[in-house]
Amino acid sequence: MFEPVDNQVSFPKLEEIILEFWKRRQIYDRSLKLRENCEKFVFFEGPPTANGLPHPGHCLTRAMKDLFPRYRTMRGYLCERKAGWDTHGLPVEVEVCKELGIHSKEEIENYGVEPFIHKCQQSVWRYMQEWERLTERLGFWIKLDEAYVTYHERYVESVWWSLKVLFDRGHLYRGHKIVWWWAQGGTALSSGEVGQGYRTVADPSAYVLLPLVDDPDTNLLIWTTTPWTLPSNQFAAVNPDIDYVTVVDEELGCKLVIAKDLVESIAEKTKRQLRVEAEYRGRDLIGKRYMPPFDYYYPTRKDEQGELTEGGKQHVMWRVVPADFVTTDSGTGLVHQAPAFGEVDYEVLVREQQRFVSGSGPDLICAVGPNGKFTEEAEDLADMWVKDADKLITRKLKESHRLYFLDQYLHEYPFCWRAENDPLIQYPRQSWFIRTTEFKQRMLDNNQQINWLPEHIKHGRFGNFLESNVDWALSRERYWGTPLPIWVCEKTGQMEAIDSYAALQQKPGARGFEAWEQAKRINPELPDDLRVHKPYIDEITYDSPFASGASMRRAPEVIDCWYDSGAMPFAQWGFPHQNADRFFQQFPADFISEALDQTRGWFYSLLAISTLVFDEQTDAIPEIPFPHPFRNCIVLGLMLSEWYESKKNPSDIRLTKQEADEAFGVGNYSQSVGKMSKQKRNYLAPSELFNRYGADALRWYFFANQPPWTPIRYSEQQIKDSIPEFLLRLWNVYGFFLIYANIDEFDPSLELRELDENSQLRSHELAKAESYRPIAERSEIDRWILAELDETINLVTERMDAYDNFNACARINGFVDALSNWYVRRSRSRFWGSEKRSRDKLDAYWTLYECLIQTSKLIAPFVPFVAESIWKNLTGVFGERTVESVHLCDFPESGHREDANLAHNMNLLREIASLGRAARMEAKLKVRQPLNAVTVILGPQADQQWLRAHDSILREELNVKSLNCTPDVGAYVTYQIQPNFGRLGQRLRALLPKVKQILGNADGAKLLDELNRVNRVTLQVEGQSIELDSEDIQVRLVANPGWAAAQGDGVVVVLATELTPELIIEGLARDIIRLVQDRRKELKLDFSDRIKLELSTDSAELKQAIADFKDLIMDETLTVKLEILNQPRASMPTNSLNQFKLSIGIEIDNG
RNA sequence: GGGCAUAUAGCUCAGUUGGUUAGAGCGCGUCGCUGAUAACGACGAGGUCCCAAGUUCGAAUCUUGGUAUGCCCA
Repeated sequence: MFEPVDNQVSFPKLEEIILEFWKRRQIYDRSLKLRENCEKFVFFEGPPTANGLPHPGHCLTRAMKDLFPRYRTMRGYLCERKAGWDTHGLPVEVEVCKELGIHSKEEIENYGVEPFIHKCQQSVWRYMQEWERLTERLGFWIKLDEAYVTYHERYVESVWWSLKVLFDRGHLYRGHKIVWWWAQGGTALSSGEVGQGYRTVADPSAYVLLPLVDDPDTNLLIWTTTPWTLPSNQFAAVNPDIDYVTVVDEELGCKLVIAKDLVESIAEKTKRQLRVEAEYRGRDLIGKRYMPPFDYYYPTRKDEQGELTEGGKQHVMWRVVPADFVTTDSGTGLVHQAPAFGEVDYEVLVREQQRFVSGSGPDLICAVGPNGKFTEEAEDLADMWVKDADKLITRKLKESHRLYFLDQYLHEYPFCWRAENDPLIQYPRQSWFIRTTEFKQRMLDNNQQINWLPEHIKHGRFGNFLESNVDWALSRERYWGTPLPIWVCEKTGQMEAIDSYAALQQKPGARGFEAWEQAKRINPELPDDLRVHKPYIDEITYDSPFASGASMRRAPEVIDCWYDSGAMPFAQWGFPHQNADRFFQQFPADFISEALDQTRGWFYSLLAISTLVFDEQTDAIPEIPFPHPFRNCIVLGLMLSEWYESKKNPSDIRLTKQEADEAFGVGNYSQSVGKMSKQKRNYLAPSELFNRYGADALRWYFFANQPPWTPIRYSEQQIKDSIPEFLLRLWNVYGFFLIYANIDEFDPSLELRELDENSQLRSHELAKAESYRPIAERSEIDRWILAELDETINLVTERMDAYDNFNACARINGFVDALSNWYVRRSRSRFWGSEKRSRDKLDAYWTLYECLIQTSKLIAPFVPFVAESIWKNLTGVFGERTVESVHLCDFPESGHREDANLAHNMNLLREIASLGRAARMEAKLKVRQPLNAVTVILGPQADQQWLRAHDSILREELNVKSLNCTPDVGAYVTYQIQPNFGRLGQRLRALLPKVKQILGNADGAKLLDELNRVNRVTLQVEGQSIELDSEDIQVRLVANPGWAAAQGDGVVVVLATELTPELIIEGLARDIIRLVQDRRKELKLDFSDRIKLELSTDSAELKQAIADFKDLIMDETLTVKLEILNQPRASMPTNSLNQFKLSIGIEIDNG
């Protein structure tokens, strides 16, 4: 006996049971053990940060990360899955600050770095349980208890090692980074924070004259909305490829250099007459020297020259430089450059520096201090807050006749999000960089070898990002992060990198370890991992090897946490300090997957670190060919949410249409789609979703509804829909099998006592059963569904090998549909027969059983719970002889029973059935009414033969007495002849439309006749003869009007609609049967209950139907005794049948 | 402002190297089935394939230029 299942299955409940089973029987561990010595499929987990609640978006990534490892495991690979957690960085600090009610760095320092760090370490795990629960509940198999953690000492030391490698090779340097700076708070803001604080403000809009050194009557005209940056001017930038002009302003008696396209708009704005005097390219201006607007630096430094790398000398500052970003959209076409206060300006400076021999180029000028006030260098402006200085600056410009025009300008400008009245400024901070730009080509080469899905990421978003690579700003002036492992000599400034705590301890004169030791004494609970963190690590100093008597002291910064996660390929093992073998076994990854937002995040940090660190071969590291550290990467789309807003109160929302209808009334709401938002609560929490619909429903929705890189909508309705559309359909087929197998006592285990231990019930094993007949001997439909099964296995395997889950699912869905809506539908009567062990019935059982067994394996990676449940029940009859979990099975292999011909024929049959139903529909003849004949008109001989041989299916499906199959068109059909475009297009080119016309007008039947006789026809087209053979044309059949006919692709189905009295009576008999069955159901009779049936009617027709079809009626309704009453009893309900009345009485009579 | 992507039925989405009747599911409508049964199924309506120009015998598909939306960057 198989365990009977409830048709009203609760998938969430079923999943809980399966989860318990997996845990109890350690299925995941055993699935790994099984592949112990197999080829590896390497997966890297991109570490999430567990300091927030898991989000629906995480379900998608985690589902994808589960799918392919499961699939590969079943395909015979060893796929280890080590979990990981990202634990450092600003988000964690922000969480702790929130909790403490503080935000500035000053406040953190007042609170104390030490307790702050402790809080950070604790806070990381705040939502750990939620994460683990989600991971497990979703069925994501990953080793949570072996997770790598980025703050662990061995992880940190591994990161240190890689930084030391980079440092020792000269790829790590100190420079400036222009950041958005909150001067009052003394801290830099992340781009996310900056984005929150934009406001519209009016700033001065100043047009400023910069006289040329060689020609003081001619001025470069520049435009700025931040006059306070002018004292720090270093260059003027032009676009070498746009046209510039010299214009004369007669009134002022001076000449201006501006972009040609902007002459008019500037003249209009400033209300001046501007006469063009000369025209030239931007590149002609490059190198020209000018006088900056202020004299704070100019008089002393104007003659400074530096040595160019390409030879020769040049003035280092105050000259025209080229820049692509200069446009003629606004301003003057010349851009004032103050590299201290703009990121692009700074890049210009860096580029200029690179043109000079190291040290002799321009340095950074910055007349403003970190407090946002001018320094002493700006003499009369000193101590003035920059924004307050704008007025004074413009006045001074006016006095020196350098101000050409002044206006106001409205634009968006960022303010501090926690101190609304403080405008942010861009400001240079000292920072550590990784010289990634030098590896640009290597990274591009590496990228070239990666298989990106979707493909456009490679050259699009990711490739472009690499192309415009800038050096990686590595350091952060924060607290909770991997400390930068660089110690600096306090005397000479010389530096060295350290790669482990032990290395530090061995340094001569190493000291300062007490800070940690004392903390540990006070609080023994402190995890030892904290000793490599701030503030303890900062206390450690040692004797400088560069100057006697001096100490080495750590650079105070921590590093970007993206570096942490990008280092995971080696740091997860603690390489090279430990586990070198594990690292090499698990490198590079075959598969990673994250969402699109990781292009500049994890995807980049992985690629950059790997490319740089493993660039050089060493004793410890062999040469590693590209791509590394990952070969295949699925980039997931963003997840959006769908919700319904009340029109009255838009903040009142519901998540499904149904709920909105109930809550707001139909039409009183609008549908919205957008980003998920915690505040809005516009999505259903994953846990809730699992409770309502189950993990499999969610998984199938993710995998089957769209390619994973399209933006995915988190729509409760659609997740819900994936149940009836796939899971339930499969479940019904499975349930159908169970019902009849139990009734008929079909038990495959009884015939398969000799099974191998741990059988997976592969096809060849099933074949050993006595009643399992060779496929060739079974009926057409059995052979067909098994062929479909094998074809499906082939295709799903091929698609999954190509990381294409979407089309794999489409094919599985198609198979389940075929199984349910054709195989079971057409085979139902075979299961109903009373002979329990008839050959045909056993064939049907074995076929369906095999399909279900294989399907459970096929769907196991996708919907692991349902798959497991089906597998366990279907194999339960074997006891211990079969593998106890579907996840310990191999992925199914085709039994090589594919049969394209059969598939074609069966499709034809299904199409004809469908056309027949359409024709019936058209003629308003319900299927219950038998008809005399159906005529199928189709061309190919082979098809006709096959159809004649299998007409019973069609006769039954369409309820007709006979089927005629003919190539004759008769009166029903007209031929239409079309050229075979694919074939003739190349040959005929422009003549094709003519040929099409001629063929269309020709007498189709005659043409075909000629073709059949001599196998070619000749057409005269525009004086040319064109010979066509039968391959060159396509024949279409068109049903003539006036018949109950339907046409498909190359086939027409015509129904004989004539109703004889016999047919009508038979139709009535069927109606009676249906009414009796209805009544049986109303009385809640069991399937197998025999009955005594009493019928009563006035109608002569019904009486005749009962008389003529007595046996049929009794048989179909399990009637043992049938009586016709002249008068219905009072207890007998009366039904209308057409215009007649029929009363039915039923009593159970099981003898 | 730049980069990338997307635009196909009321909704969510497929659509393989260009081939002449553009598909699926949901929803809607009509109906069927009643021994898978609070299920199941059939059939139908519904499309300017965002717009325009071009290439071609032929364009949802290729090219160019727009428009709209999303993401990333500035």
